[in-house]
Amino acid sequence: MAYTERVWGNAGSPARANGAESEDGWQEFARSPRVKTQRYGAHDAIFYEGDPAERVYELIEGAVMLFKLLPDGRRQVVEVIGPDSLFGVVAGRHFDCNAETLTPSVVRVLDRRELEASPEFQAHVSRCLRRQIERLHDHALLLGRKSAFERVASFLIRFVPGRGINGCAGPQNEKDEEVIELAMTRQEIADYLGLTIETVSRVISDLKRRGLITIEKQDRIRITDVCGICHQTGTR
Amino acid sequence: MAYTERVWGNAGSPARANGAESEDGWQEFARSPRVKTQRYGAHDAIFYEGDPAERVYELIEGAVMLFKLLPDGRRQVVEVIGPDSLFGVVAGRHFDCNAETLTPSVVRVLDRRELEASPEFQAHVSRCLRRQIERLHDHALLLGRKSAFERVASFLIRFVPGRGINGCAGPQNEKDEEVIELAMTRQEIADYLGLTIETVSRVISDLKRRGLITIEKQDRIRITDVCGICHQTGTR
DNA sequence: CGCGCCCTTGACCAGACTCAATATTAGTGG
DNA sequence: CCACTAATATTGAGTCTGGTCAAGGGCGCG
Repeated sequence: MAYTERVWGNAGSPARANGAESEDGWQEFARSPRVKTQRYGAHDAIFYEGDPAERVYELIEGAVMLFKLLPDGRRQVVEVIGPDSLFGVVAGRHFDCNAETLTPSVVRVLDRRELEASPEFQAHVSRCLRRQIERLHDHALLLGRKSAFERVASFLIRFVPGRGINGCAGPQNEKDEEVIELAMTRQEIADYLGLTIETVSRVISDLKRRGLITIEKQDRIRITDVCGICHQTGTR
Repeated sequence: MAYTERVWGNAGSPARANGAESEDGWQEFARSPRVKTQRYGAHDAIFYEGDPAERVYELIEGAVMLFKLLPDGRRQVVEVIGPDSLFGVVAGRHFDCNAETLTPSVVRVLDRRELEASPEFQAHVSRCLRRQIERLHDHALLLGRKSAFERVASFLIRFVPGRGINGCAGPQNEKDEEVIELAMTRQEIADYLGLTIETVSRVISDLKRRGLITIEKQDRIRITDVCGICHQTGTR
């Protein structure tokens, strides 16, 4: 299970280096006896769209995807959640999407009412939601305006910590390489990027042909030229 | 300016009928002397991507769009904001997108630090953000999986209060009609729906040809068959 | 009345989808 | 360890939706 450790670790986010907003209260709350920890296998459903939203979830370890379905079966993965993120926090009384694990995961399950009644923890929730919104904005840009190549390149670069983001440091070593674990099938990637499985496959093959990546396993990819991939994202 | 009144009023959201979470504290805060009200004309910039995010904005009246740009000029409108919504609430130190008015607007400008230091108002922020996330999820589904027709139909139905949503009441009168004010140019609609201006125009013309809508003015549309449009959204 | 901006329409093109065949991988049991 | 199977991924050929480029129309405003 160790292979999921760094995956979806929200490489690009400013994360919790924000000293101004203390996390102490949250940590204390999270350890209270009312909070239980749940383990899931890979590809387990956590909740469904329309279920009463009485709980709030925090991912401790692993990866979870949120997706929506159209009546004819089309699926859109709206978010992929990494560790230390909340999910299932909705405005209304029912979940607006489905949640399913990608990898075996550890999830903290919190009572929604209890959480909402605790003003001191709203800060934590708020910070999580704001990060989430920024990621959703990026994703809207990807879905609305990027080509298939740009979508896949943007997807790959997400897995490389500190690269492909605003203050990208550039290559750190001689070799600008990185091995990444997608932890998603081609179908899941396609549904996340708003493409078909065939298009995803073709783009990946093409990147391979052009020497930018090599496939070590179906979902383990060695990016042999991180900068090269980055220049395919459309963002720079 | 009255014509913007109901537009983008977030017809489909559960809104603030939630008695459990009091709005009193928020209202009080909003009236404090530190909070100023700003007026903008149509198509005025409010802030730019990358600007230091020292303020938080609440739209009182009008309509605002948030958009991102790619270096080559491609634009994606990531959100359209209606009255009683917050915007410019980010996790990091800089805005992640641009904000521009669509119509003449009244905006409440709040100091970010002050807001974050007030636990009693985090509840308000949190509620706004959660609604925002649900709308972004819907939009990801639209951008990732819907056809041009479905996108435009989904866009149009947003303007009809109580219709096209989960608990849709169906037609209330004999005539299933509604006149809506888009308050957006074709280009803005295209950038919102991830299409080109020409495609938007063609779809609208086609809906007109099929007798589902009539154009009263470029951005005033009479939907002559709301149910008919609704069945084009892909959602049912 | 005329100018400029936005919108519409048409013809053509291309990127991504569909359908179908084949290849590869992961998993199972001998 | 290998053979077999089922699931997943790749590749190819052909189609189609939506994009591009270009021309024309309509509306608002000076």
